[in-house]
Amino acid sequence: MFGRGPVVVLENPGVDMAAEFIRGAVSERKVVVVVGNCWVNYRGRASSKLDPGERIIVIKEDGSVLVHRPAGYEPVNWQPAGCLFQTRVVENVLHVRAIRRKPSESIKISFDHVYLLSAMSLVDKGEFSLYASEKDMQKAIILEPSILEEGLKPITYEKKVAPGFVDVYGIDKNGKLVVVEIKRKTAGRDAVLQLAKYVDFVKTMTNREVRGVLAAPRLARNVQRVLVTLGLEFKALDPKKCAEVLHRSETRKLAEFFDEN
Amino acid sequence: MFGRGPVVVLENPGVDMAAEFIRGAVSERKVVVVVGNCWVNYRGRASSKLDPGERIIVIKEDGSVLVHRPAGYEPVNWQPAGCLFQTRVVENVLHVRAIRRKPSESIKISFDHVYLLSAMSLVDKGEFSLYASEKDMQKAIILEPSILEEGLKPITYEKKVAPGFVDVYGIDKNGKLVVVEIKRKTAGRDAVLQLAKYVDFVKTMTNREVRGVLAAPRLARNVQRVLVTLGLEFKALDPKKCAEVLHRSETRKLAEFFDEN
DNA sequence: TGCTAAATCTCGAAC
DNA sequence: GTTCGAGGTTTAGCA
Repeated sequence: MFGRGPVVVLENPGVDMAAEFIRGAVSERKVVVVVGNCWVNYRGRASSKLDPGERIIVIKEDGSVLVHRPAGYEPVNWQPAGCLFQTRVVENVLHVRAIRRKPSESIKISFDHVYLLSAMSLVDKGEFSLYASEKDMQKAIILEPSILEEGLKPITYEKKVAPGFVDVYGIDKNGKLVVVEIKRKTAGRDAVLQLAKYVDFVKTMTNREVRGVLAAPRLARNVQRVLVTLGLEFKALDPKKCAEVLHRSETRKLAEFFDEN
Repeated sequence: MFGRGPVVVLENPGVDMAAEFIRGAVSERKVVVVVGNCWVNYRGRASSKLDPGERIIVIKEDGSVLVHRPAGYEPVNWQPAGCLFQTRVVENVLHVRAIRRKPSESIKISFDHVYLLSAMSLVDKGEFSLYASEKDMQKAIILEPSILEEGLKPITYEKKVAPGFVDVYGIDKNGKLVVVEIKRKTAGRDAVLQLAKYVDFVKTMTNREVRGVLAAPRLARNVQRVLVTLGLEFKALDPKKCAEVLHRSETRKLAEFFDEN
């Protein structure tokens, strides 16, 4: 047993030591990894039985459980977050039971041998962004303004205005000024009000007519009224489509690079 | 580093040693578990970016990859089976890339620190049965024959006949003998032929008319013709329903137990 | 809270 | 091969 860093490891612990170790680690909300020979019974929304074999079991700090066979992307058995745990040894077999209410279901994992046992306190604050970030969506509009509106010509982006920064600032096919506010997720009332502020500011600065365009994958239902009342527009902008635009742009650049070299 | 049993473990290896270790383990089709601080980029059917944090990564022997955060049942990033791997170190950062064709997609996992690295050769031949085993389905029919057919009365089960064992053997509401063959999954031509053999055998032994019933969740399409030609019947039997029957029976027994005690 | 629709869904069977 | 349907689907967005 050794433990520099956030990870503690035991190799081939007896079932009694393993039980004590797991009890402690689970109660301290650590992530636990167990490798061993085990069988699994599940009962709840359905029922399942898994005959003995060597597998990897992960118990996470939120009380979720995964049983992974040596092959296959999906866990063979699992339990979602919020489980209660019972760990005990009966006749030299280690039983770990994970129980959840609503829906009522439980899995029991039984080990007759544990090869590897590990507990760890992992820190993970990293943001996960799918498809494209707001910045990526901005880039996509600048690269291909037509995804938002035919004839739009961006002038600047991240333009500083008194209340903050305008995401994209351009001119439409009729020569009218356009202020674009981008949201990666569903745009709510706050996004509309923010856009309104920017539009008002640009109007008073330029003394010209200004269109305000809210670009987001969706608009929250009750917000449409506010949007229309304020004379603003909504344009659906799919982050996935933006990602495709960026991808095309990158591959084009890459192709040009190879053409030139 | 130590390695009794099927598991080899390294703690806090440098990125260079980790790279070499992973390359070797992946080429030997071992299961690899990596715990470390990493960031992940995915590009394919969609795109995603995961900022740095401490996570558990599993590479399985079939070339599937899982990236698990310390909480949450689902992997934050993954790659299905059949990936090709590239492992290399650039400026003290370990990059593991998993690429798959059709659909073309790849994830790149980059570590600046590895806390735990483990490779293992796991043997897992254990059968996984969802809902109910064939035995359970048999038990359910015996407990509640009506799930198969109204008025059916089981006589024996696992009855030995010359070619093997009849799953369930009974009498229907008209007094006719019934031979039941059970399949947990979709019944194919083999199941039909097996049933036909049993029926023929029982016919010649008893010199009475015998109905042959194939009980399975589904019947393979092209097999229906064979079934009808041989004068046999198909009855849909859902393993889930069987599990419910058994569950009811068990809870009833449990209730009786508590009533009596 | 319950419903509906989408998912890097995955996985298997049918065509 | 591709398409279709189910899953202990899960998950997110709304009424």
